[in-house]
Amino acid sequence: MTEAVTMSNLMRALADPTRRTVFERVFDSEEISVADLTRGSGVTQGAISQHLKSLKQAGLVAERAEGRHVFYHAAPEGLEPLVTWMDHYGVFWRDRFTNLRSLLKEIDP
Amino acid sequence: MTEAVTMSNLMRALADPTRRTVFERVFDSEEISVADLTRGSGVTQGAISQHLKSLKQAGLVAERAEGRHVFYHAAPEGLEPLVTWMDHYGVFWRDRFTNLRSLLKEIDP
DNA sequence: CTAATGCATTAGTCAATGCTAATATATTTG
DNA sequence: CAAATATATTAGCATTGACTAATGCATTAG
Repeated sequence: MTEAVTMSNLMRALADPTRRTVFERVFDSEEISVADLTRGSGVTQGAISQHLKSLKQAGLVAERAEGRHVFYHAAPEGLEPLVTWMDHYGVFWRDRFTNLRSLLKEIDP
Repeated sequence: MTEAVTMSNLMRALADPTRRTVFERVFDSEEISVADLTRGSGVTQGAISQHLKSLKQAGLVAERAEGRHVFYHAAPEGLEPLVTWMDHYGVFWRDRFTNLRSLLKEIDP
């Protein structure tokens, strides 16, 4: 059941477009403050804080407080439950075998 | 924007536990009728039909009508947009390199 | 033909969700 | 210290979402 709960948290967190955009912006930055995330988001700072709370609970972001700032960074490991879930449906390797070869060479030439 | 809409459809479809269970049951069966899906689902037949509609719009299932029955089957290709989205976050290959080698041997021994 | 079956759709209800505006809590600055 | 800044939290509102019960529409069975 824990797995299902986790998946629901994750999927619900990612289902909202605004929140997904927040996650993408956090990921694309090394670190980013709430104010910076608010800028150009189209919603208020309060809303951004709420989205960050959801993302944090889903394990997708983490924070680092510094003075009156709070810097967020991505935690893409939080996507693992989703990967595991999808793995069951064999969608990972389908149509990806060509990439596999070049990737392997890259790792172990 | 189409991409975002697709992603939202997909994520929203998979966010609900009941609907996710429906998808899993459809996937695990070659084909399955609405009545069979309703059985043991804990919700009414109407609810199941609604979930199937969502899943269909998300591209995760397809149907085949036969007489008064409608048989559903999974369309796991519908998960591709999710795979593509996650690919951007590098979660696929992380911790999967060991599997990679054996998989490659399997493909091209 | 009539009754029964399988499924989809609709209206209505209740809970959950995303948002704003306002406020509370720190922290920094002058 | 007082004003300003950065973030979190709260209450309230409008919207969405999942569900049931009821109904409609085909199709098959008796």
